[in-house]
Amino acid sequence: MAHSETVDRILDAAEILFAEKGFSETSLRMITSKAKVNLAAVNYHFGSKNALIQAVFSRFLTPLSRLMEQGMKEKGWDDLSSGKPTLEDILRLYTQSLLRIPTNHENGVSIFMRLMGLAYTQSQGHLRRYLEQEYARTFRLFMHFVKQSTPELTTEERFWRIQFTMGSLAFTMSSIQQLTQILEDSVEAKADPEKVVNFLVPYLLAGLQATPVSPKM
Amino acid sequence: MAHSETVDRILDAAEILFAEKGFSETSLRMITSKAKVNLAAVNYHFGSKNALIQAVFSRFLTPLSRLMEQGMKEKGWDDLSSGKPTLEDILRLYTQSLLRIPTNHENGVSIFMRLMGLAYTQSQGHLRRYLEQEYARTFRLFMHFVKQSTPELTTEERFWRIQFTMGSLAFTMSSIQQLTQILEDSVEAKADPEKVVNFLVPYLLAGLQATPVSPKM
DNA sequence: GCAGACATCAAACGTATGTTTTAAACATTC
DNA sequence: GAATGTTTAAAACATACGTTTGATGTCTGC
Repeated sequence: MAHSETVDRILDAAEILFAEKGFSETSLRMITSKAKVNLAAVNYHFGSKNALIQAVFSRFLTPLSRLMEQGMKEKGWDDLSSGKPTLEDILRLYTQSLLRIPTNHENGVSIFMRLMGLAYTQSQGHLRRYLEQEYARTFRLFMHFVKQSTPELTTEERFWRIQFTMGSLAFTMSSIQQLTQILEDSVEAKADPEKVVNFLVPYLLAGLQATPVSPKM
Repeated sequence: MAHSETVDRILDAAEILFAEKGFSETSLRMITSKAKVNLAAVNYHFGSKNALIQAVFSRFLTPLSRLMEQGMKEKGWDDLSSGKPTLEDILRLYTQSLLRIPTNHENGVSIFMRLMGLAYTQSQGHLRRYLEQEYARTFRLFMHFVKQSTPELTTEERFWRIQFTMGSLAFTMSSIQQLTQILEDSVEAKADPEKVVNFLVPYLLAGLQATPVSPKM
């Protein structure tokens, strides 16, 4: 599949529609008509709808994982002599990388976050398998540092706290568009993703660092 | 629609399948064959698939809102003379009510939680509208107490923290089955919903009660 | 200038969906 | 025992879906 105008237009349209409606609720006809390309183009360029879904994820997940691994290296986290990263460092690396993914349209970040949430929530077996296989490396690296910076937690409690954190992230940023709308209606405040992240990080930190329920002995 | 054996069998089957696969991914033929009733029975008793979805939610949401409003009254929260509820009281009331919904089958709680998550996540316009219209009262009552117990937050920061909290809840709930599966594979620990809730509440509390980013003057 | 690879197009394919219809059996109630 | 409501059965409905086909452009390299 070469890099062509059509391919990009399909990906652009698909990523917006998937984020808006979910995967099953978005038909190829919706995508191709929004992208102003022929219906057959999707199967021609990608092979199948499932492959298109995976391609949509690759397009922003590949830069994200590159940004994160690069960040870890630049900060010398793997260097034992330098100081270990704090939880806040780790969270910031993630959110900053997310905000820096190159994007075509205005609401790129919200869309990526929403897609991340959908990947967890919608039971798309093929997607889960694909992502696990493709990005396991970055994910494990990231988790290693999280574990290192929360030695007071049992494996089980850490597992759940990470899930809760993922939930806040995926859910909030995925609905950031609707939410800011609601907020602006009722409060006198403009809300951009960067500002939300500044509210979010301390909130998540406090949860992750709360006194453990099941203390290690 | 009278209370009949068939109606219950349809609801039982639908709630399990919806929780497993989502709404769009579950066909009426799957439901009726699992419930061992005729295909036409759904449209006969409920009118449409959407109405069935709403009925599935009503069956556990009505007891839930009753349990919660009852709990608020029993604890005398509306009584000005008695002490105001703390944030923990409020969260506990919610999770305890959730765990007390009467259920037919073993994994009732997990299923309800997953459905709650789906209600947030899957963009089913009709569902959202139905739930807002039906349960707005309980929701507003609940929010009133949340606001009362977090006077140190600005309206904006409270708004976002509530969203973060909802996110953790919805997300965790919606993927609780897959997550416990993952956990049991990698850690030597059986994970029931009650245990997860006990991890969740302190986590959420810590986040909600974290030092405000934008302090009130 | 033409052969061959690639891209686009309209049209059709087979399948699955939600819903409706017809008919007949069954149950319950007055 | 007629009447009313419930359930089953089988079939058809219209529609939407993902995918495939075959013809028609379009461009490039020789």
